[in-house]
Formats: sequence, C-alpha cells, structure tokens
Amino acid sequence: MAIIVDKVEKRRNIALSCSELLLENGIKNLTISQLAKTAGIGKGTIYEYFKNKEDIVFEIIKALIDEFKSELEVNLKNYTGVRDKVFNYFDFIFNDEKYKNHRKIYIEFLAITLTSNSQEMIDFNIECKDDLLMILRGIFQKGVDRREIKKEAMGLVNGLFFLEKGLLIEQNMSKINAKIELKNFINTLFNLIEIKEK
Amino acid sequence: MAIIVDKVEKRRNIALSCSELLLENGIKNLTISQLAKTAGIGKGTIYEYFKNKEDIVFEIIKALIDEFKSELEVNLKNYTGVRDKVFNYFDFIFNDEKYKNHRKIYIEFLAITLTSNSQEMIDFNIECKDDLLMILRGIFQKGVDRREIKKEAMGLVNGLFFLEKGLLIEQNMSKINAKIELKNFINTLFNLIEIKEK
Amino acid sequence: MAIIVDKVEKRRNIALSCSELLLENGIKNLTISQLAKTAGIGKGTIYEYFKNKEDIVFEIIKALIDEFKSELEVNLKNYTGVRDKVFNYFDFIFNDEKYKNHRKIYIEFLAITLTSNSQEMIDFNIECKDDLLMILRGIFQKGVDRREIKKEAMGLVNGLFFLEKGLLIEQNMSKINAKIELKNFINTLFNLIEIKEK
Amino acid sequence: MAIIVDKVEKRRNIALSCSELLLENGIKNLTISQLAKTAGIGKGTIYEYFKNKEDIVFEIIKALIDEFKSELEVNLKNYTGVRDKVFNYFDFIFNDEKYKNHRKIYIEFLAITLTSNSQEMIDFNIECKDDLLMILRGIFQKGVDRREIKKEAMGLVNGLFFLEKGLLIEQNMSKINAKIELKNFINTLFNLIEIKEK
DNA sequence: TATGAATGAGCATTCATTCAT
DNA sequence: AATGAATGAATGCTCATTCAT
Repeated sequence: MAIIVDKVEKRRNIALSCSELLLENGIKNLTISQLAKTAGIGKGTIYEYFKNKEDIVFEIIKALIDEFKSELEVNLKNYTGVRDKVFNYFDFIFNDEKYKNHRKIYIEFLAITLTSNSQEMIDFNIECKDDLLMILRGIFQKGVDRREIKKEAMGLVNGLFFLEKGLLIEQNMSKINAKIELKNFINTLFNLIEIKEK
Repeated sequence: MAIIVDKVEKRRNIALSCSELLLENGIKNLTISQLAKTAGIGKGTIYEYFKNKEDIVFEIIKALIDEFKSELEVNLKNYTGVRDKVFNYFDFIFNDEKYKNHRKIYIEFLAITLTSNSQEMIDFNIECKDDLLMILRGIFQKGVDRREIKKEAMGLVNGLFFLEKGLLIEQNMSKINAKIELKNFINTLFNLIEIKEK
Repeated sequence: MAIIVDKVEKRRNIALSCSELLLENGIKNLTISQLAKTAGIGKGTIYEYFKNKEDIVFEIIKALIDEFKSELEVNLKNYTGVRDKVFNYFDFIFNDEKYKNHRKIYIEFLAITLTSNSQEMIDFNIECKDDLLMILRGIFQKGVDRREIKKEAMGLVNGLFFLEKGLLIEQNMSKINAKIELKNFINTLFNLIEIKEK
Repeated sequence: MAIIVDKVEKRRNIALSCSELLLENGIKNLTISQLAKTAGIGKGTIYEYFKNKEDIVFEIIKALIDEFKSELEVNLKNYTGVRDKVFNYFDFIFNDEKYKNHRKIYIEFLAITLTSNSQEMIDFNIECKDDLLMILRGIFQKGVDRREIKKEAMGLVNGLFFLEKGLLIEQNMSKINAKIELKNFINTLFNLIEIKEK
C-alpha cells in the first residue's frame, strides 16, 4: 500500500520552505519552477497540494503574517500603559527591522489585491484586518477599563487602524517619516483622551 | 521656444483626448495602440511626446486629479464650519458619484506605484498628497483661527489625511462603510477638539 | 490459469464500470484519475490490468461497440425486404436516439485513430469495419439469393459502407441531413438494382 | 511616413512560406516559433497578421487546398467521357503521388475539426465539401446532358461524394485499396446508369 | 515631424505513468 | 496484489518600444 500523506501538513511544509524565497524575490517575480526547486520537489507536485500559483503564494503569505501577528502580540506584552502599547503596536508594525521584508511583501500583496477581483484574496485581507484591529481594540478597551483613557476614545480605534494602513502605504511611497507622524498623532490624540489625575 | 510650448500643449491635448478611455478601461487594460487610435495619431507619435507608457498615463492621471482637486475646492466653498468642511472634504473624496471612475483609477494607480520603483511616480504621489493635505490643513487652520477648534488639533491633520488613504484602500477591499467609519471618527474627534462656548 | 481468467474478467469489469463515464465525458476529457475513482480502485491498479490509457479506453469502446452491434442485429430482425433492411441498417447507425453518445464517442475515437499511428487502434478499426460490413453484405446477399436485387448489386456493398462512414463524419460537421441524403441515394440505387417482377 | 503593408498579401506570403513546413510536420507538431523562424519573421509578427495559431494554420491549409482544387480541375480537362472523368476525379483525390502530404494534412485537419467546436473550421470544411461536390456534380450533369448516363444518376452524386470521404478516411486506417474499391463501385454503378447504345 | 511594421522574452499548468511501499 | 505520491516536458500569446522611411 502506498504512503498516505497529510496533505495539510505537506502544504504547510512546502509553504514554509518557500517563505524565504518569497521574502527575497517578491510575489510577482516568483515562478512555480523556483518554488518547486526551492521546496525540493517537482513542479507537478506543487499542483498536488495547491490549486494554482495564487494558492501557494497565499499559503506562504498567510504563514508569514501569522508569524508576524504572534510576534506582535509577544512584543506587546513588554508594555503596560495604553499609550505605550499603542506606540509599540504601531512601532512594531512600521519599524521592526526583522520584519522589513514582511512589510514589503504585505504591501505587494495589498497592491495585487487592490486590482485583482479574487474573492479569496479579499477575504484574506479582511481576516488580516480584523485580527490586527482586534488587537488594537483590545489595547484601547483595557485602557478604558483601567480608566487611563476616556471611554469615548473607543470611537477612534477603527480610524486609527485605517490611519495605520494609509501611513503604511504612504511611507512606502512618499518617504514620509511614519514614526514621527505617528508620534505626533498619537501624542496629540492621547493628550485629548487621557484622563489626567488631579 | 514656440516648439517647446507646442510640445507641452500637444502633450496635454493628447492626454485630454484619452482621459475618457483611461477612466473606462483602467490602466492595465490600456494599450499604446488604443491610446494612439483614440488620440487620432500614430503609435510612434506617442513616443514623440511621451517618454513611455508610464509617462502618458501619468499625464492623463494628472489631468484627472487636477480636475478632481478643483472640483473639491469649489465644492468646499458651500460649507462654512470646520466640522462641516471636514465632513464634506471626505465625503467628496469617498462618495461623489461623478468621480467614481476617478477613484477607481486612483486606486489602480496607487497599486501600481506601490510596487514600482519609479521616482517619477513617487514624486507625483507626493505632490498629490501635498495638495490634498494642504486643503485639509487649510480647513483646520481656519478653524483654529476662528477659535472653533483647539489649536492642538493641528497635530491631527496629517493623521486624518493618512486615515483617509487607508480607508480609501480598505473600502476597496473590505466593503466597509467608509462613510460611517469617517462619521464616527470625525465626530469623536471633534467632540474632543471643538471649543465649546460657555 | 485461474489468475489469467481473473485478469481478463477484471479488465472487463473495470471497463464496464467506466463506460458511462466515457460516454459522458468523451475520450480526451477522461483522466486516469477519474477512471480509477469511478472503478473504485487506485490509479496504480489501472496499470496492473491495462498497458496504458489507450488500452483501457479501447476496452471500454470495444464493449460499447459490441453492445451497439448486437442491438443493430436484433433491430434488423424486425425487417424483411432488402430495401427495408438496408434503410434500417443505416437508420439505426445514424439516428437511433439511444446511441447518440455512442456515435459521439465513435467519432472521437475515429478522429484520434486518424492521427495516431497505433497499430492496435488501426486493427480494432478494421475489425469494427469488417463486422459491420459483414452485416450489410449479409443483407445484400440474402436479397440476391431471394432474387430481390440483381447480383451485380454485390459490387456496391463496400462502397455503400464507406458512404456511410463518410456521411457519419460529414453529418458531424456540415449539419447535412444524413437521413435524407441516405434515403435519396438508397432509393436511386434500389431503383437501379431491384428486380422488378412482371 | 512608415510603409503601409498589404495585410492580405503578407498573410498569404507568410502562409505560403510555411506550407512546406506544415506538409512535413503535420498540424499538431507545428509551433508558432517554428512558423516564425520558417517565415523569417519574429513570433510577434505572426500575431500582427493572424489572430492565433488556428488562424495561420487555416490560411496555410486553405492555400494548399486551393492549389489542390485547381490542379484537380486542370487534370480533369484531359478526360472526356463521364466514366473517365469520374474515375480520374477520384483517382486524383486518392492517389496522386504529388499530393500525398496534402492528403495527410487534410486528414489531420478533418480529425481536428471533428473534435473541435470551432465554427470557423466547420465552415471551412463545408466550403471545401461544396467546392469538390460541385465539380463532381458538374461531371455528372454533363454526362446526363450528353445522354451518356441516365438522368436518375444525379441522385447518386452526393452519395458518391460521401463515399469518397469515407473511403479517404478508411484508407488512412484500414490499408484497404481505395483504388480497387472505387473501381469496383464505379464500374458497377456505371453499368447500371450508363445508357447503352443499340 | 509622423508613422506603423516588426519584435521576442517570459511562464503557468496538465496528466499519463512509475515505483516504493 | 494494490496503491497513490511524485513527476516534468512542452508551448501560445501580449504589447511596449524602436527605427527605417
């Protein structure tokens, strides 16, 4: 009897073995041949585990983003105050050196999704957004609960999140200093929403 | 001298004659052949006036955006209070029915710029950003001058602008309701920054 | 010995279990994977019983054609006169509703054989041809024996048979009305070859 | 001003320069690269003159068939009696040594058309059929007019033509002797339809 | 100045067959 | 005997740009 392979696990393994390649080449410059060679398998084997090129690229990006999200959450544990947490949430997203390529890939993926009509891509983007948004909302909520910030601040969470996305994109193009922009905005904002002790 | 002026004018004329085409086909689906045919000139002639495809697409997009900006400024004249102006600034950008295709093209242009390394594109994006940002800053500044809002609010302008960009993109993918999101954010914000009369 | 018999029988069983699939998908759209799944066996097992894809497709087509031939002979028993039998021989081949898909598959098989060099395919085609030809010749011979038609008519049998093949193909492409064409030809022919009683 | 090329003529020239290649390689084994190289032009240039691969293959086949038809008509001028003309009509179609490869290509084309759904291919096949059929009908008509054959013979023309197609195909597979088959059939037929002088 | 004919690199995908277990 | 995981060859087509006229 032939070996029965765990398809899900093999998918993941192939994807993982190719994540380096994706981070370095970018999405568009990736060929199935390269992927197969990198994964040490035949081109046809790719298609045993993935529907098409989009499918495998997705799988890799998902793995990269999952890794990024976990790391973000771990990182946030180092901070306690709301303002600190928010600062570091964005600082991690924008500046963490280790995830430079992750950012580059995410931007490219965003660009592709913007002009593609793939529902799958769109859904994945929504999922990503929701996950990161939930983390940010959690930070704010805790701040409200601890009476660090006014409860009206909750109305700013979504906006702040979209701001981050806009800034991420703008940073990629305008060479603006996202760090300073954010610092300014967040400081101004917190001065308005923070509850000052007497 | 006359020749140079002619070149500049012919560039503009060619671009203008093709703006409809761009709005309807999008950037990627536009071919030099189509452009030449629409402009009523030969393919080679395009290259007499434009460096490459990017160059002519730019020229067209610039014209479209200029038109959009003028219209935005005209539209804003109908409103007086800061909050109203800000609302309508964003409402125009996000929802004006007449500029549906402009938005679509801008998004596509953004996507292309995100993954291209063309300095020219980047510069044009900065220019665009600066123009629109200046309008928004003007609105805020006038509000501060008139003591409608606290002067600290100026620190929020840039952020608000990036928020708009992020929302524009997100709206394109997540089917979020940009209007409601903005309303929430701006209302929350203005409740914090508005100077209440005694 | 028993093993060999089993092999032959298993071949037949696999083929039979797949004949529906072939009739519905056609030859080109048939994959080994589908065949294996339909037969309820593994892909590798197909190759235990069949040399290659061609081999199994053959086996199925043979079964289909055998079925068709038997049915044709049964059907012909309903008619007695030569002219009637010939009419119905062709009518069955061209028009029997029940065998629509059989015809479609036969045409496809013919097309493949035309451009393949497989001796096996060629031999099978000869066999098919000979079987059907023999039936037609039998009809004519009986007509001659019964003095319904002139004995020279025997020289027309082969030609009539090839005509049928040509018509079958042409019908598939030209949307000619094979039934009328045949009626015309056979009527004209029989008027020439029939022995008119005083 | 750039040169204006006669597209129709260039199509024909490209097609003609590739007809040898088609005759030798067959249709399926033909690649666009080969065609371009043979025609001494770039791959892209092919697509300036032809919609797709099918389009150029068609053009070549049409040229080959046109050549074949002209030659057939020239050849027929050498014969006068109906029986002779009919014999040579078929003899030319089946046996002319010079057109061996033409026959091979025609068969391959037929096979492709049989399983394709291209209306263009089908239409071309009908056109071919009609042209050749008209020649055959002309021969018979003249025979009737000259009272060489009975007028009922006209009812046999179509059938005879389909017979030819069937025979052409069968010959390709069954290694039957088309010449003898035809001789038999035609002789038998003419013995029935010829008007014998007292 | 204007033209339009010519160009050619670059890549996803299918599926019959093999063979280790 | 039975299986199913792995394989890899092979090819049409687009379109921005050039340059001879």
